[in-house]
Amino acid sequence: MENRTQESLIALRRILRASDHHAKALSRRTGLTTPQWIVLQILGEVGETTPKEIAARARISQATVTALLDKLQSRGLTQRTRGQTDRRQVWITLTDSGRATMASAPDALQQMFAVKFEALPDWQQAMLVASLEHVASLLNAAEIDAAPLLDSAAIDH
Amino acid sequence: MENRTQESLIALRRILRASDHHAKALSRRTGLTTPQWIVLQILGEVGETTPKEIAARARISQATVTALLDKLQSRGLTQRTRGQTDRRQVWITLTDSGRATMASAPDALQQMFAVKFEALPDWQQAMLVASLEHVASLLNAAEIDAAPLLDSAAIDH
DNA sequence: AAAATTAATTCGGCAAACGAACTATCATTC
DNA sequence: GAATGATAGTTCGTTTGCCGAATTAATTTT
Repeated sequence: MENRTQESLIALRRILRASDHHAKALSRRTGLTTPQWIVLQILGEVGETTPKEIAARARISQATVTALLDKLQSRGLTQRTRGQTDRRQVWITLTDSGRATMASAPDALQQMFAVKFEALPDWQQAMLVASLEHVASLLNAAEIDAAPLLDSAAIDH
Repeated sequence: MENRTQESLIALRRILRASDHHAKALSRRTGLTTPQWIVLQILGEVGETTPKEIAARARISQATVTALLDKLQSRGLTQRTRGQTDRRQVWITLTDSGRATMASAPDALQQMFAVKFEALPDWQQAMLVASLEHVASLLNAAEIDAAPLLDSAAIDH
């Protein structure tokens, strides 16, 4: 493996570590766990949605989503409503209290990052965005390419 | 928040998601859980070390490290040795079997990423490395800056 | 109307993670 | 050099996350 590949992987790990650390700190501060926080964020982004959709976005099973929603609901942060056209569905919404919780816990790391990012000269911002998107696409492509390998390896066992 | 800041944060999330997804796939494949795998990786990097050091690097509590090491040791992947100069310490090392396990589970995603990365023209590799390191430094700086905010917010509660 | 599908939940079980309490070992200090 | 304090690691009890399998209820297909 070449030198620059190593360097890029190391930088990636630093990025992962920083965001992991931040997620844990945020959890401690809000009294919510990281997965619970992620569910709230999803609700904040998309508004009303279903457990199935949440599971897909958070990449966890539906059973786990049910458990998380039980917790959040018991704290009065979210609520369930039966679907009217399709009564199998359950629509999840943030309560006022849930919105307030999110508002009172602004994402400090993202905000600080935004401040520092926006202080950069225009050309550099553009370059960073392009680079990040490029790396993300490389990783996604790698993930897809690697999937069959992983499957065949699993069969071998 | 500006448009490009949004774009960079979205790209960052895509990167996080890809690596998270990969970590889970790797766990399933090796029969080890992600935290267990992380401990093995740390041991592979630094060689002999103590539970305290592992806890610091993985950013988990010492109690959790003890539990993880119990699991790894019961599978014969790691071993404990009492410290000689300071008998309170316990030195953790990979066994041959542990090293073999790591060797037999190459990091497919990293390798695919490496292949794709190394196929890029020279100038682009250089740009991506610089960008990733820049972003990592922004995030680390943001993390440090955000820390006092988080603390004071915690006190307010 | 029967069969298949779909959405969500319940249940059982394992792993992770933490704080608090505890043991054993240094290190200080009086 | 005995008492006190600090440190490294473990144990214990509890909460949480997570999943697969089975279940219930509603909808769609045949």
